[in-house]
Amino acid sequence: MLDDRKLEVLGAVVVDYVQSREPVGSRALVERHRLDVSPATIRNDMAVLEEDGYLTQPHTSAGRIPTDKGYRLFVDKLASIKPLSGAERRAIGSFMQGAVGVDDVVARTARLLAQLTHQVAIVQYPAPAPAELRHIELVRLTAGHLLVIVIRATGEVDQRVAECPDMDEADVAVLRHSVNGVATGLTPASAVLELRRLLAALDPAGARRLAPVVEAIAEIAGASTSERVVVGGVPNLARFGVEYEAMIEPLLEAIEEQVVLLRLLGESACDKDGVYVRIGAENEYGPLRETSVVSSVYSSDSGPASLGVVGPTRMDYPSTMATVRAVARYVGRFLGAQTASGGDDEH
Amino acid sequence: MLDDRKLEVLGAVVVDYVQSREPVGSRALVERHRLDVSPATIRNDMAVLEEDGYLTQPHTSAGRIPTDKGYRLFVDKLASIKPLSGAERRAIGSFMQGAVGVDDVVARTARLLAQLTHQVAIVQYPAPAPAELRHIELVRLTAGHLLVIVIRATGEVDQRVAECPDMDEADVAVLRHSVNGVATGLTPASAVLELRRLLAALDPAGARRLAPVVEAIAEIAGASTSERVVVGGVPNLARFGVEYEAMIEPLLEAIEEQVVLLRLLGESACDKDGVYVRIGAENEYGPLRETSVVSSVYSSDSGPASLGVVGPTRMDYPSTMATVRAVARYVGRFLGAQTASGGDDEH
DNA sequence: GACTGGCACTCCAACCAGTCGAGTGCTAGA
DNA sequence: TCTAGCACTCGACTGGTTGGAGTGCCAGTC
Repeated sequence: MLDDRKLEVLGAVVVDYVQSREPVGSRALVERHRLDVSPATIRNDMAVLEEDGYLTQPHTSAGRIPTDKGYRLFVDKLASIKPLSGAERRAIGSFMQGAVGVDDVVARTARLLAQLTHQVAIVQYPAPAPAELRHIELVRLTAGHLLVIVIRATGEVDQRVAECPDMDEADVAVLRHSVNGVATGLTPASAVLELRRLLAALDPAGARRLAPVVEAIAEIAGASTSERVVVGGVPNLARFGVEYEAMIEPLLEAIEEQVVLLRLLGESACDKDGVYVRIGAENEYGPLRETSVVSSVYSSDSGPASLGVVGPTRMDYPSTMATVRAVARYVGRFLGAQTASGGDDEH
Repeated sequence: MLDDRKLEVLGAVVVDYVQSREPVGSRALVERHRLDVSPATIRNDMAVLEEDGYLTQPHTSAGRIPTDKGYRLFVDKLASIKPLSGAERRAIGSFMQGAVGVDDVVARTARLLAQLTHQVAIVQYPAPAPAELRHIELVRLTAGHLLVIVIRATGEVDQRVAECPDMDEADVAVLRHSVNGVATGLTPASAVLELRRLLAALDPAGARRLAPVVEAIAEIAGASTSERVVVGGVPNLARFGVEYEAMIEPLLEAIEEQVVLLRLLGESACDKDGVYVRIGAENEYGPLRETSVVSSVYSSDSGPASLGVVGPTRMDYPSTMATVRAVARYVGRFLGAQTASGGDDEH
């Protein structure tokens, strides 16, 4: 069983190791942490912690380093989320100052997170607002392809290519006019409904032209969660340290394959004050088994989306968690919605 | 003076070093390259080449490696651009098959280049076509900000935020209607002209509202060269090798700061068969002084744009150059314009 | 004059042994 | 239950040795 002191020892090992990047021994521990016992006692405690899988030794007669399980316990039981420093709070404010529009906010957030945490930041776009459609534009790309561009009242723009029977410019103009006549001003959902009704009333030739367009609009309308992410601070990963060198290729792969990032952020159930931490092998994308993900959920007026950072398992969890949480809340406020939880990072 | 054999030796050193990544000595050279002279002769040649700055030694009694100057001579005088293999030609075809729209073509090109060269690929977007404007949408973002969205007949979409005096939705609708009435169907240039004329005829209050919008449209229209690039194959840079480890952070920085990439591609005067090579310190962005850039220009129907790859100075120039050239031509054909030079990569 | 064979020299990489010190595990005692 | 002490382990570092790859140079040959 783990008594209080053993937990304290684990915490101290984590803190020291994160700082020094070197296995930490019993003597150094008592010296740096005012534990009022002798090194030998600590050794016994560490032996127990190792037996239980919270610590490990790179080799006999070296100090101990935390395992994934050790970090997990640390994060769950021991880490009190540090309040942000004034400088950090100010940085957030000045970074986001004057941000206009979703694109801008998301881009700045990514840079901000990366800069504050010195890690790789990932920000998911908020789901498109269910705001009414402003305009639909059809552009003839090639003989069989029509580009469907949808603009919402919030300024969000979506595109999709529809495969249609060939039409000349005049046909396209007619189509555009009728689509806009029906859909403009409606919410995406009801626009699709109305368009389907129109489709049913059309002669077969007209229907064959319109159908793919309606399909494209339906797809755009149906994408309830955004699948776009923005990444910031990629250069930071060059500084993770030599132990993590093997990680940079997989991580770059993941960044190139944005799908993986979405999956990483995706399951952000929030366990601790709205921050979710996945340590090492806990995140199920194999190649990233030596990195941790700290993420949170922010709310925009069109629903929740995720944001977070990816870094080495040996990271400063308390501050990273604090930063991620603070940024998530700030962005939530910026994008016009209230976060559910209280604002206890504010004092 | 450099006689033929010395040039041959230089070429052989480059080829061997690129392949083996290790300093190459005189004996290995004669063995691998059927030079019908003794190692001692080669040694003399290499001494001269070193004196002239084409080769260098990591330390006495090690083999030689090429300097930037050596690579330069190799590329200029010695490298005959390899014809592509059938597999590569087929890869290009199948990769680009069914690409629709500029976005798609550019994205696929980046991936294709990265995959064929195993390096980091950079593709500049073609300049927006001077095609007529299809639609202009104005969206009220905040009290003082209007988002101006411009759609061209080619399907290209541009956005810009304009700072306007506050308006309600009705005002915006009026504005949108009048802007579209004037500008739709015109080329960007004449649209701006007409809008300025309209502006002059307006009462001061109306002019104050319209002016920033016209300004935004003018900016969009005025951007004659695209400033967007797409990057592919970033994970490849993890495989450049240990000597280039110091390069990955600067390169990632450059990729994050897209401006640097544009500058890298920007000055692609074409010297050899339409491919431009910058070796090591030749490219003026300091931190990249150990990487080479191989770029080319492709032509879209709206003018030329650049594309290329970034890799270690120790790269296989002949095949990289061949690949870059071939892809540039292929993309040029795909985006609807003819390349100026003949198609001698086709045999 | 150009090339070659031979030889002395340099320098790195690898190996080995020895030492040092940090850190552990264990045990006896408070 | 904690502590002090001691023997032990093992990596990091040091210095010396060796082998080999590669050079530079020189005298000799065509």
